Amino acid sequence: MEQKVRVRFAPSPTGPLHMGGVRTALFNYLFARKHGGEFLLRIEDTDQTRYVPGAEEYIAESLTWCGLIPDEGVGFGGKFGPYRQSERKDLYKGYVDQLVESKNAYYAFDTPEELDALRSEAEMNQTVFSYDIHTRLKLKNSLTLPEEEVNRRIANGEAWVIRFKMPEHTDVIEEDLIRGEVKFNTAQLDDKVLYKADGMPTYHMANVVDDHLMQITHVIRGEEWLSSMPLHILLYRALGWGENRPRFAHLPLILKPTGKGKLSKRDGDKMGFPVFPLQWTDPVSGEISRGYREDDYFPEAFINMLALLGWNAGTEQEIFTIQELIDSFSLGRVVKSGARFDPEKAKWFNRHYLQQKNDAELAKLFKKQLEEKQLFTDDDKLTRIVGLIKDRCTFASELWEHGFYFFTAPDSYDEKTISKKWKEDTSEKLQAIAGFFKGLSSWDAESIKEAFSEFMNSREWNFGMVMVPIRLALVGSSQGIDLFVILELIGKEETVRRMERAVAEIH
RNA sequence: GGCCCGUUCGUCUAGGGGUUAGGACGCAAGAUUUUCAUUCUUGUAGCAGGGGUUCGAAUCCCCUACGGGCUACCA
Repeated sequence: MEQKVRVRFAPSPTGPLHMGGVRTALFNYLFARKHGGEFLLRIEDTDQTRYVPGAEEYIAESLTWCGLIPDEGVGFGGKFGPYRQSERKDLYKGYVDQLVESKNAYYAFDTPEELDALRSEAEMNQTVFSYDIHTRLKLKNSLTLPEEEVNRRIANGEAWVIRFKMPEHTDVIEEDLIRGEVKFNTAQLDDKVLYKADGMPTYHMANVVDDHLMQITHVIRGEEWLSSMPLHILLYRALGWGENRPRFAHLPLILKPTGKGKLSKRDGDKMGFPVFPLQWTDPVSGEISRGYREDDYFPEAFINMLALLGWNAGTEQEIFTIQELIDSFSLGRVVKSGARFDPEKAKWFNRHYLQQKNDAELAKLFKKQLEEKQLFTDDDKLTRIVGLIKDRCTFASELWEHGFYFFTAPDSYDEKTISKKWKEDTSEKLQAIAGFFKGLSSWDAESIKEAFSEFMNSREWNFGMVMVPIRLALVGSSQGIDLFVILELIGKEETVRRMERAVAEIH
Protein backbone atom coordinates (compact mmCIF):
# COMPACT_ATOMS: atom_id res chain seq x y z
CA MET A 1 0.00 0.00 0.00
CA GLU A 2 1.42 3.35 -1.04
CA GLN A 3 1.83 5.86 1.69
CA LYS A 4 0.04 9.14 1.29
CA VAL A 5 2.41 11.75 -0.12
CA ARG A 6 3.39 14.39 2.39
CA VAL A 7 5.94 17.09 1.58
CA ARG A 8 7.07 20.16 3.40
CA PHE A 9 8.54 23.56 2.74
CA ALA A 10 10.81 24.36 5.66
CA PRO A 11 12.29 27.84 5.50
CA SER A 12 14.27 29.57 8.17
CA PRO A 13 12.83 32.92 9.31
CA THR A 14 16.07 34.82 8.82
CA GLY A 15 14.75 37.38 6.35
CA PRO A 16 12.55 37.66 3.30
CA LEU A 17 11.91 34.58 1.23
CA HIS A 18 14.11 34.50 -1.85
CA MET A 19 12.53 33.61 -5.21
CA GLY A 20 14.53 30.40 -5.15
CA GLY A 21 12.74 29.58 -1.93
CA VAL A 22 9.42 30.27 -3.57
CA ARG A 23 10.34 27.89 -6.36
CA THR A 24 11.21 25.19 -3.83
CA ALA A 25 7.82 25.75 -2.22
CA LEU A 26 6.18 25.63 -5.65
CA PHE A 27 7.76 22.31 -6.60
CA ASN A 28 6.75 20.84 -3.27
CA TYR A 29 3.23 22.14 -3.76
CA LEU A 30 2.97 20.79 -7.30
CA PHE A 31 4.28 17.40 -6.25
CA ALA A 32 1.80 17.19 -3.38
CA ARG A 33 -1.16 18.19 -5.53
CA LYS A 34 -0.13 15.92 -8.36
CA HIS A 35 -0.14 12.94 -6.04
CA GLY A 36 -3.16 13.90 -3.99
CA GLY A 37 -0.91 14.48 -1.02
CA GLU A 38 -0.34 17.18 1.54
CA PHE A 39 1.90 20.21 1.58
CA LEU A 40 3.07 21.62 4.89
CA LEU A 41 4.90 24.68 6.06
CA ARG A 42 7.38 24.17 8.87
CA ILE A 43 9.36 27.01 10.35
CA GLU A 44 12.96 26.05 11.10
CA ASP A 45 13.94 28.56 13.73
CA THR A 46 16.49 26.57 15.69
CA ASP A 47 19.05 29.32 15.37
CA GLN A 48 17.70 31.95 17.69
CA THR A 49 20.52 34.36 16.94
CA ARG A 50 19.43 34.69 13.35
CA TYR A 51 15.73 35.15 13.93
CA VAL A 52 14.33 38.19 12.13
CA PRO A 53 11.01 39.59 13.30
CA GLY A 54 8.39 39.66 10.59
CA ALA A 55 10.10 37.03 8.46
CA GLU A 56 7.60 34.35 9.41
CA GLU A 57 4.62 36.51 8.49
CA TYR A 58 6.41 37.43 5.29
CA ILE A 59 6.77 33.77 4.36
CA ALA A 60 3.10 33.03 4.98
CA GLU A 61 2.00 36.10 3.07
CA SER A 62 4.27 35.28 0.15
CA LEU A 63 2.93 31.75 -0.15
CA THR A 64 -0.60 33.07 0.05
CA TRP A 65 0.01 35.67 -2.65
CA CYS A 66 1.45 32.95 -4.87
CA GLY A 67 -1.52 30.72 -4.22
CA LEU A 68 0.63 28.03 -2.60
CA ILE A 69 -1.55 27.55 0.44
CA PRO A 70 -0.17 24.93 2.84
CA ASP A 71 -2.50 22.22 4.08
CA GLU A 72 -0.79 22.33 7.44
CA GLY A 73 1.74 24.50 9.15
CA VAL A 74 2.38 27.58 11.19
CA GLY A 75 -0.75 29.67 10.73
CA PHE A 76 -2.50 27.00 8.67
CA GLY A 77 -3.57 24.41 11.28
CA GLY A 78 -2.92 20.68 11.13
CA LYS A 79 -2.62 17.66 13.38
CA PHE A 80 1.14 17.31 13.45
CA GLY A 81 1.94 20.56 15.19
CA PRO A 82 3.50 22.53 16.54
CA TYR A 83 5.09 23.39 13.20
CA ARG A 84 7.60 25.82 14.58
CA GLN A 85 10.76 24.05 15.70
CA SER A 86 11.42 26.38 18.60
CA GLU A 87 8.12 25.15 20.03
CA ARG A 88 9.21 21.56 19.60
CA LYS A 89 12.42 22.12 21.52
CA ASP A 90 11.72 19.64 24.32
CA LEU A 91 10.92 16.88 21.95
CA TYR A 92 14.33 16.55 20.37
CA LYS A 93 16.39 15.76 23.48
CA GLY A 94 14.87 12.30 23.83
CA TYR A 95 15.97 11.31 20.36
CA VAL A 96 19.43 12.71 20.91
CA ASP A 97 19.70 10.72 24.14
CA GLN A 98 18.66 7.66 22.24
CA LEU A 99 21.54 8.21 19.83
CA VAL A 100 24.01 8.63 22.68
CA GLU A 101 22.74 5.46 24.30
CA SER A 102 23.10 3.48 21.09
CA LYS A 103 26.66 4.87 20.70
CA ASN A 104 25.75 6.75 17.57
CA ALA A 105 26.47 10.06 19.22
CA TYR A 106 28.62 11.44 21.99
CA TYR A 107 29.08 14.43 24.26
CA ALA A 108 31.75 16.92 23.29
CA PHE A 109 33.18 19.63 25.55
CA ASP A 110 35.50 21.45 23.20
CA THR A 111 34.78 25.14 23.27
CA PRO A 112 34.15 27.15 20.12
CA GLU A 113 37.42 28.97 20.84
CA GLU A 114 39.39 25.75 21.01
CA LEU A 115 37.89 24.57 17.76
CA ASP A 116 38.57 27.89 16.08
CA ALA A 117 42.19 27.63 17.17
CA LEU A 118 42.45 24.18 15.64
CA ARG A 119 40.93 25.45 12.44
CA SER A 120 43.32 28.34 12.05
CA GLU A 121 46.24 26.12 12.94
CA ALA A 122 45.21 23.70 10.23
CA GLU A 123 44.81 26.57 7.81
CA MET A 124 48.38 27.65 8.41
CA ASN A 125 49.48 24.16 7.44
CA GLN A 126 47.39 24.33 4.29
CA THR A 127 44.97 21.76 5.59
CA VAL A 128 41.47 21.80 6.99
CA PHE A 129 40.50 20.80 10.49
CA SER A 130 37.66 18.38 10.68
CA TYR A 131 36.05 16.93 13.80
CA ASP A 132 35.95 13.38 12.58
CA ILE A 133 37.11 9.82 13.00
CA HIS A 134 40.74 10.90 12.78
CA THR A 135 40.58 13.67 15.34
CA ARG A 136 37.81 12.82 17.76
CA LEU A 137 40.00 10.63 19.89
CA LYS A 138 42.34 13.57 20.50
CA LEU A 139 39.59 15.91 21.62
CA LYS A 140 37.56 16.47 24.73
CA ASN A 141 34.52 14.27 24.53
CA SER A 142 32.78 11.30 26.07
CA LEU A 143 34.78 9.01 23.82
CA THR A 144 38.09 10.13 25.36
CA LEU A 145 37.20 11.30 28.85
CA PRO A 146 36.50 8.90 31.73
CA GLU A 147 32.82 8.42 32.40
CA GLU A 148 33.07 10.05 35.83
CA GLU A 149 34.57 13.15 34.38
CA VAL A 150 31.92 13.36 31.70
CA ASN A 151 29.24 13.09 34.35
CA ARG A 152 31.01 15.62 36.55
CA ARG A 153 31.33 18.17 33.75
CA ILE A 154 27.67 17.80 32.87
CA ALA A 155 26.63 18.05 36.53
CA ASN A 156 28.75 21.18 36.91
CA GLY A 157 26.82 22.81 34.14
CA GLU A 158 29.74 22.94 31.76
CA ALA A 159 28.83 23.66 28.15
CA TRP A 160 28.56 20.63 25.92
CA VAL A 161 27.21 19.62 22.57
CA ILE A 162 26.27 16.25 21.18
CA ARG A 163 27.94 15.09 18.01
CA PHE A 164 27.07 12.34 15.60
CA LYS A 165 29.63 9.57 15.53
CA MET A 166 30.17 9.12 11.83
CA PRO A 167 30.63 5.42 11.08
CA GLU A 168 33.91 4.21 9.72
CA HIS A 169 34.47 3.99 5.98
CA THR A 170 31.12 2.99 4.65
CA ASP A 171 29.45 3.91 1.41
CA VAL A 172 26.15 5.70 1.53
CA ILE A 173 24.38 5.34 -1.78
CA GLU A 174 21.11 7.05 -2.49
CA GLU A 175 18.88 7.44 -5.50
CA ASP A 176 18.10 11.13 -5.69
CA LEU A 177 14.80 11.64 -7.51
CA ILE A 178 16.33 14.33 -9.71
CA ARG A 179 19.98 13.38 -9.95
CA GLY A 180 19.92 9.64 -9.87
CA GLU A 181 22.47 7.68 -7.87
CA VAL A 182 24.66 9.76 -5.59
CA LYS A 183 27.45 8.10 -3.64
CA PHE A 184 29.30 9.24 -0.55
CA ASN A 185 31.82 7.64 1.71
CA THR A 186 31.69 8.34 5.43
CA ALA A 187 35.48 8.60 5.52
CA GLN A 188 35.00 12.08 4.08
CA LEU A 189 32.29 13.14 6.50
CA ASP A 190 32.72 14.80 9.87
CA ASP A 191 31.00 14.40 13.23
CA LYS A 192 28.32 17.02 12.93
CA VAL A 193 26.86 18.69 15.99
CA LEU A 194 23.31 17.45 16.51
CA TYR A 195 22.45 19.25 19.69
CA LYS A 196 23.80 22.66 20.58
CA ALA A 197 24.96 24.09 23.88
CA ASP A 198 21.86 26.25 24.04
CA GLY A 199 19.62 23.19 24.21
CA MET A 200 18.45 23.47 20.62
CA PRO A 201 18.96 20.81 17.99
CA THR A 202 20.84 21.75 14.84
CA TYR A 203 19.11 21.73 11.48
CA HIS A 204 20.16 18.16 10.77
CA MET A 205 18.68 16.69 13.91
CA ALA A 206 15.49 18.70 13.93
CA ASN A 207 14.96 18.10 10.26
CA VAL A 208 15.22 14.34 10.49
CA VAL A 209 13.12 14.06 13.63
CA ASP A 210 10.40 16.34 12.33
CA ASP A 211 10.25 14.82 8.89
CA HIS A 212 9.79 11.46 10.55
CA LEU A 213 7.22 12.62 13.06
CA MET A 214 5.31 14.59 10.46
CA GLN A 215 5.32 11.54 8.18
CA ILE A 216 7.06 13.31 5.34
CA THR A 217 7.45 11.02 2.34
CA HIS A 218 9.54 13.21 0.03
CA VAL A 219 12.12 15.81 0.90
CA ILE A 220 12.30 18.28 -1.98
CA ARG A 221 14.87 20.97 -1.26
CA GLY A 222 17.67 23.04 -2.74
CA GLU A 223 20.96 21.61 -3.95
CA GLU A 224 22.83 23.22 -1.07
CA TRP A 225 21.54 20.28 1.01
CA LEU A 226 22.85 17.54 -1.21
CA SER A 227 26.07 17.25 0.77
CA SER A 228 24.24 16.63 4.01
CA MET A 229 22.00 13.95 2.58
CA PRO A 230 24.29 11.10 3.75
CA LEU A 231 24.26 12.45 7.31
CA HIS A 232 20.49 12.57 7.23
CA ILE A 233 20.22 9.06 5.88
CA LEU A 234 22.61 7.81 8.56
CA LEU A 235 20.52 9.57 11.18
CA TYR A 236 17.34 7.88 10.01
CA ARG A 237 19.11 4.55 10.25
CA ALA A 238 20.58 5.26 13.67
CA LEU A 239 17.18 6.22 14.99
CA GLY A 240 15.71 3.02 13.64
CA TRP A 241 13.70 4.71 10.91
CA GLY A 242 15.83 3.58 8.01
CA GLU A 243 13.15 1.42 6.47
CA ASN A 244 10.54 4.08 6.34
CA ARG A 245 12.40 7.24 5.62
CA PRO A 246 11.60 9.87 3.00
CA ARG A 247 13.02 9.93 -0.50
CA PHE A 248 15.15 12.89 -1.54
CA ALA A 249 15.09 15.30 -4.44
CA HIS A 250 17.62 18.11 -4.72
CA LEU A 251 16.67 21.09 -6.87
CA PRO A 252 19.21 23.05 -8.94
CA LEU A 253 20.01 26.56 -7.83
CA ILE A 254 18.97 29.82 -9.46
CA LEU A 255 22.03 31.71 -10.68
CA LYS A 256 22.75 35.37 -11.36
CA PRO A 257 21.71 36.74 -14.80
CA THR A 258 25.36 37.52 -15.50
CA GLY A 259 28.60 36.81 -13.71
CA LYS A 260 29.34 34.15 -11.16
CA GLY A 261 27.35 32.56 -8.39
CA LYS A 262 23.83 32.16 -7.19
CA LEU A 263 21.22 34.83 -7.42
CA SER A 264 21.40 37.28 -4.55
CA LYS A 265 19.59 40.32 -3.30
CA ARG A 266 22.38 42.54 -4.59
CA ASP A 267 21.81 41.44 -8.19
CA GLY A 268 18.25 42.66 -8.08
CA ASP A 269 19.28 46.06 -6.78
CA LYS A 270 22.02 46.35 -9.36
CA MET A 271 20.13 45.18 -12.38
CA GLY A 272 16.71 46.48 -11.50
CA PHE A 273 14.53 43.45 -10.90
CA PRO A 274 13.04 41.95 -7.75
CA VAL A 275 14.45 38.82 -6.17
CA PHE A 276 11.73 38.63 -3.54
CA PRO A 277 8.06 37.85 -4.03
CA LEU A 278 6.92 40.72 -1.84
CA GLN A 279 8.48 43.99 -0.90
CA TRP A 280 10.52 43.71 2.27
CA THR A 281 11.63 46.37 4.71
CA ASP A 282 14.59 45.38 6.80
CA PRO A 283 13.57 45.85 10.44
CA VAL A 284 17.04 47.00 11.45
CA SER A 285 18.40 49.09 8.59
CA GLY A 286 15.03 50.11 7.20
CA GLU A 287 16.33 49.22 3.76
CA ILE A 288 13.62 48.36 1.27
CA SER A 289 13.89 45.50 -1.21
CA ARG A 290 11.44 45.43 -4.04
CA GLY A 291 8.99 42.58 -4.61
CA TYR A 292 7.29 41.02 -7.60
CA ARG A 293 3.93 41.92 -6.19
CA GLU A 294 4.79 45.60 -5.80
CA ASP A 295 6.46 45.64 -9.20
CA ASP A 296 3.04 44.76 -10.55
CA TYR A 297 3.59 41.18 -11.61
CA PHE A 298 0.57 38.90 -11.63
CA PRO A 299 1.14 36.00 -9.24
CA GLU A 300 0.19 33.54 -12.01
CA ALA A 301 2.91 34.99 -14.22
CA PHE A 302 5.47 34.88 -11.42
CA ILE A 303 4.63 31.26 -10.65
CA ASN A 304 4.60 30.24 -14.30
CA MET A 305 8.01 31.83 -14.81
CA LEU A 306 9.43 30.15 -11.72
CA ALA A 307 8.06 26.75 -12.73
CA LEU A 308 9.83 26.93 -16.09
CA LEU A 309 13.11 27.84 -14.44
CA GLY A 310 14.58 24.37 -14.08
CA TRP A 311 11.60 22.36 -15.15
CA ASN A 312 9.70 21.70 -18.36
CA ALA A 313 6.88 19.43 -19.41
CA GLY A 314 8.88 17.88 -22.22
CA THR A 315 6.59 19.62 -24.70
CA GLU A 316 6.87 23.06 -26.22
CA GLN A 317 4.23 24.46 -23.92
CA GLU A 318 5.44 27.38 -21.83
CA ILE A 319 2.24 28.92 -20.56
CA PHE A 320 0.65 26.88 -17.80
CA THR A 321 -2.22 27.46 -15.43
CA ILE A 322 -1.50 26.19 -11.96
CA GLN A 323 -3.74 23.20 -12.66
CA GLU A 324 -1.81 22.42 -15.83
CA LEU A 325 1.40 22.63 -13.85
CA ILE A 326 0.01 20.19 -11.32
CA ASP A 327 -1.13 17.78 -14.00
CA SER A 328 2.15 17.74 -15.88
CA PHE A 329 4.62 18.06 -13.03
CA SER A 330 7.17 15.40 -12.30
CA LEU A 331 10.48 15.46 -10.47
CA GLY A 332 12.05 13.42 -13.23
CA ARG A 333 11.70 16.40 -15.57
CA VAL A 334 13.48 18.80 -13.27
CA VAL A 335 16.74 19.92 -14.87
CA LYS A 336 19.95 19.00 -13.06
CA SER A 337 22.01 22.10 -13.72
CA GLY A 338 21.69 25.56 -12.21
CA ALA A 339 19.62 28.08 -14.14
CA ARG A 340 20.57 31.69 -14.79
CA PHE A 341 17.65 33.93 -14.10
CA ASP A 342 16.50 36.11 -17.01
CA PRO A 343 14.49 39.19 -15.96
CA GLU A 344 13.42 39.76 -19.58
CA LYS A 345 11.72 36.41 -19.74
CA ALA A 346 9.92 37.22 -16.50
CA LYS A 347 8.52 40.34 -18.14
CA TRP A 348 7.47 38.34 -21.16
CA PHE A 349 5.44 36.03 -18.95
CA ASN A 350 3.73 38.97 -17.31
CA ARG A 351 2.94 40.54 -20.65
CA HIS A 352 1.38 37.30 -21.79
CA TYR A 353 -0.85 37.05 -18.73
CA LEU A 354 -1.85 40.68 -19.01
CA GLN A 355 -2.94 40.22 -22.63
CA GLN A 356 -5.04 37.25 -21.59
CA LYS A 357 -6.98 39.19 -18.96
CA ASN A 358 -10.33 40.47 -20.11
CA ASP A 359 -10.76 44.19 -20.59
CA ALA A 360 -13.27 44.69 -17.78
CA GLU A 361 -10.92 43.12 -15.29
CA LEU A 362 -8.02 45.31 -16.34
CA ALA A 363 -10.34 48.31 -16.37
CA LYS A 364 -10.83 47.80 -12.64
CA LEU A 365 -7.09 48.07 -12.11
CA PHE A 366 -6.91 51.10 -14.36
CA LYS A 367 -9.80 52.72 -12.51
CA LYS A 368 -7.82 52.60 -9.29
CA GLN A 369 -4.91 54.38 -10.93
CA LEU A 370 -7.27 57.04 -12.28
CA GLU A 371 -9.00 57.55 -8.97
CA GLU A 372 -5.67 58.22 -7.34
CA LYS A 373 -5.32 61.09 -9.78
CA GLN A 374 -8.84 62.26 -9.13
CA LEU A 375 -9.95 61.27 -12.61
CA PHE A 376 -13.22 59.50 -13.22
CA THR A 377 -14.97 57.99 -16.18
CA ASP A 378 -17.70 55.46 -16.72
CA ASP A 379 -16.81 51.78 -16.66
CA ASP A 380 -17.90 51.01 -20.20
CA LYS A 381 -15.75 53.71 -21.69
CA LEU A 382 -12.84 52.66 -19.52
CA THR A 383 -13.22 49.06 -20.62
CA ARG A 384 -13.21 50.17 -24.23
CA ILE A 385 -10.07 52.24 -23.71
CA VAL A 386 -8.34 49.34 -22.00
CA GLY A 387 -9.16 47.14 -24.95
CA LEU A 388 -7.51 49.68 -27.22
CA ILE A 389 -4.30 50.17 -25.28
CA LYS A 390 -3.59 46.96 -23.40
CA ASP A 391 -1.51 45.42 -26.16
CA ARG A 392 1.05 48.14 -25.55
CA CYS A 393 1.46 47.15 -21.90
CA THR A 394 3.58 44.61 -20.07
CA PHE A 395 2.35 45.66 -16.64
CA ALA A 396 -1.05 46.93 -15.59
CA SER A 397 0.71 49.93 -14.12
CA GLU A 398 1.61 50.99 -17.67
CA LEU A 399 -2.04 51.52 -18.56
CA TRP A 400 -1.69 55.13 -17.47
CA GLU A 401 1.36 55.98 -19.54
CA HIS A 402 -0.29 54.50 -22.60
CA GLY A 403 -3.73 55.93 -22.04
CA PHE A 404 -3.34 59.15 -20.09
CA TYR A 405 -4.29 61.28 -23.08
CA PHE A 406 -7.86 60.07 -22.93
CA PHE A 407 -8.19 61.81 -19.59
CA THR A 408 -5.87 64.75 -19.59
CA ALA A 409 -4.15 67.03 -22.09
CA PRO A 410 -0.41 66.53 -22.59
CA ASP A 411 1.72 68.69 -20.33
CA SER A 412 4.54 68.94 -22.83
CA TYR A 413 5.27 68.32 -26.50
CA ASP A 414 8.02 66.02 -27.66
CA GLU A 415 10.85 68.16 -29.01
CA LYS A 416 12.10 65.67 -31.56
CA THR A 417 8.69 65.30 -33.11
CA ILE A 418 8.28 69.05 -33.27
CA SER A 419 11.53 69.64 -35.06
CA LYS A 420 10.83 66.83 -37.46
CA LYS A 421 7.18 67.39 -38.28
CA TRP A 422 6.19 70.90 -37.31
CA LYS A 423 6.73 73.05 -40.38
CA GLU A 424 6.29 76.71 -41.22
CA ASP A 425 2.66 76.36 -42.19
CA THR A 426 1.62 73.71 -39.68
CA SER A 427 0.03 76.12 -37.22
CA GLU A 428 -2.04 77.64 -39.94
CA LYS A 429 -3.22 74.25 -41.15
CA LEU A 430 -4.07 73.01 -37.70
CA GLN A 431 -6.04 76.12 -37.01
CA ALA A 432 -8.03 75.56 -40.17
CA ILE A 433 -8.62 71.91 -39.29
CA ALA A 434 -9.70 72.80 -35.77
CA GLY A 435 -12.17 75.23 -37.26
CA PHE A 436 -13.41 72.52 -39.56
CA PHE A 437 -13.82 70.08 -36.67
CA LYS A 438 -15.93 72.61 -34.80
CA GLY A 439 -18.52 72.50 -37.51
CA LEU A 440 -18.85 68.70 -37.63
CA SER A 441 -22.11 67.31 -36.43
CA SER A 442 -21.37 63.59 -36.10
CA TRP A 443 -18.36 62.71 -33.97
CA ASP A 444 -17.37 59.09 -34.31
CA ALA A 445 -14.12 57.81 -35.71
CA GLU A 446 -15.60 56.69 -39.03
CA SER A 447 -17.46 59.90 -39.80
CA ILE A 448 -14.61 62.09 -38.68
CA LYS A 449 -12.21 60.26 -40.91
CA GLU A 450 -14.55 60.50 -43.88
CA ALA A 451 -15.29 64.18 -43.46
CA PHE A 452 -11.67 64.93 -42.71
CA SER A 453 -10.54 63.20 -45.93
CA GLU A 454 -12.93 65.27 -47.94
CA PHE A 455 -11.72 68.42 -46.27
CA MET A 456 -8.10 67.53 -46.94
CA ASN A 457 -8.84 66.78 -50.59
CA SER A 458 -10.65 70.04 -51.05
CA ARG A 459 -7.59 71.87 -49.79
CA GLU A 460 -5.23 69.60 -51.68
CA TRP A 461 -3.36 68.83 -48.50
CA ASN A 462 -2.09 65.37 -47.77
CA PHE A 463 -2.48 63.40 -44.57
CA GLY A 464 1.22 63.14 -43.91
CA MET A 465 1.56 66.85 -43.38
CA VAL A 466 -0.90 67.05 -40.51
CA MET A 467 -1.44 63.64 -38.92
CA VAL A 468 1.62 63.75 -36.73
CA PRO A 469 1.10 67.40 -35.72
CA ILE A 470 -2.50 66.66 -34.70
CA ARG A 471 -1.28 63.67 -32.74
CA LEU A 472 1.33 65.87 -31.13
CA ALA A 473 -1.36 68.32 -30.12
CA LEU A 474 -3.57 65.65 -28.59
CA VAL A 475 -1.03 63.25 -27.10
CA GLY A 476 2.16 65.27 -26.79
CA SER A 477 4.26 62.85 -28.81
CA SER A 478 4.08 60.64 -31.86
CA GLN A 479 2.73 57.73 -29.88
CA GLY A 480 -0.70 56.32 -29.37
CA ILE A 481 -3.50 54.39 -30.99
CA ASP A 482 -5.41 55.24 -34.17
CA LEU A 483 -5.79 59.00 -34.33
CA PHE A 484 -9.46 59.09 -35.29
CA VAL A 485 -10.39 56.84 -32.40
CA ILE A 486 -8.54 59.19 -30.08
CA LEU A 487 -10.49 62.07 -31.56
CA GLU A 488 -13.78 60.32 -30.96
CA LEU A 489 -12.97 59.33 -27.41
CA ILE A 490 -11.71 62.64 -26.15
CA GLY A 491 -14.60 64.47 -27.80
CA LYS A 492 -14.94 67.38 -30.15
CA GLU A 493 -14.54 70.18 -27.65
CA GLU A 494 -11.45 68.76 -26.02
CA THR A 495 -9.92 67.98 -29.42
CA VAL A 496 -10.35 71.54 -30.58
CA ARG A 497 -9.11 72.92 -27.29
CA ARG A 498 -5.92 70.84 -27.42
CA MET A 499 -5.27 71.76 -31.03
CA GLU A 500 -5.66 75.46 -30.33
CA ARG A 501 -3.40 75.19 -27.37
CA ALA A 502 -0.74 73.43 -29.40
CA VAL A 503 -0.92 76.09 -32.07
CA ALA A 504 -0.43 78.74 -29.43
CA GLU A 505 2.44 76.96 -27.68
CA ILE A 506 4.45 75.32 -30.44
CA HIS A 507 6.60 77.42 -32.71
C1' G B 1 42.59 21.91 -0.45
C1' G B 2 38.80 17.76 0.14
C1' C B 3 33.93 15.78 -1.05
C1' C B 4 29.57 16.09 -4.06
C1' C B 5 26.74 17.99 -8.30
C1' G B 6 26.69 19.96 -13.07
C1' U B 7 28.22 21.64 -18.58
C1' U B 8 23.34 21.94 -25.90
C1' C B 9 22.38 29.03 -29.35
C1' G B 10 23.85 35.37 -25.14
C1' U B 11 19.68 33.23 -21.66
C1' C B 12 15.79 29.22 -20.39
C1' U B 13 15.49 24.56 -22.56
C1' A B 14 13.98 19.83 -26.08
C1' G B 15 16.95 15.78 -27.28
C1' G B 16 18.28 9.82 -24.16
C1' G B 17 23.24 6.07 -30.80
C1' G B 18 21.41 7.53 -37.09
C1' U B 19 17.56 14.66 -36.39
C1' U B 20 18.80 19.79 -41.98
C1' A B 21 20.23 19.57 -33.45
C1' G B 22 13.67 21.66 -32.25
C1' G B 23 11.12 25.60 -29.30
C1' A B 24 10.99 30.15 -26.20
C1' C B 25 13.22 34.96 -24.47
C1' G B 26 16.51 38.52 -26.50
C1' C B 27 18.47 40.69 -30.83
C1' A B 28 18.15 41.92 -36.31
C1' A B 29 15.53 42.54 -40.97
C1' G B 30 10.98 42.79 -43.77
C1' A B 31 5.50 43.32 -43.91
C1' U B 32 1.37 45.78 -41.88
C1' U B 33 -0.08 50.20 -38.85
C1' U B 34 0.16 57.61 -43.19
C1' U B 35 2.79 57.91 -36.02
C1' C B 36 4.63 54.77 -32.02
C1' A B 37 3.79 50.14 -29.96
C1' U B 38 1.44 45.59 -31.06
C1' U B 39 1.00 41.65 -34.60
C1' C B 40 2.93 38.54 -38.54
C1' U B 41 7.10 36.57 -41.46
C1' U B 42 12.12 35.63 -41.87
C1' G B 43 16.80 35.60 -39.90
C1' U B 44 20.68 35.31 -35.95
C1' A B 45 23.30 31.92 -32.84
C1' G B 46 24.74 26.08 -29.68
C1' C B 47 26.40 20.29 -28.39
C1' A B 48 33.29 23.09 -23.23
C1' G B 49 37.98 20.39 -24.96
C1' G B 50 40.51 15.71 -25.68
C1' G B 51 40.49 10.60 -25.79
C1' G B 52 37.87 6.08 -26.25
C1' U B 53 33.30 2.40 -27.34
C1' U B 54 30.58 1.89 -32.05
C1' C B 55 29.40 0.98 -38.90
C1' G B 56 27.60 5.60 -36.55
C1' A B 57 27.83 9.72 -31.15
C1' A B 58 24.87 16.00 -28.36
C1' U B 59 23.36 11.16 -26.58
C1' C B 60 27.52 5.64 -23.48
C1' C B 61 32.70 5.50 -20.77
C1' C B 62 37.34 8.03 -19.16
C1' C B 63 40.44 12.38 -18.56
C1' U B 64 40.95 17.69 -18.53
C1' A B 65 38.88 22.47 -18.16
C1' C B 66 35.17 25.44 -16.42
C1' G B 67 30.82 26.47 -13.30
C1' G B 68 28.11 25.50 -8.75
C1' G B 69 27.28 23.62 -3.72
C1' C B 70 29.09 21.91 0.97
C1' U B 71 33.28 21.79 4.16
C1' A B 72 29.91 26.36 11.58
C1' C B 73 27.34 24.90 18.39
C1' C B 74 23.78 28.77 10.18
C1' A B 75 19.99 27.01 7.89
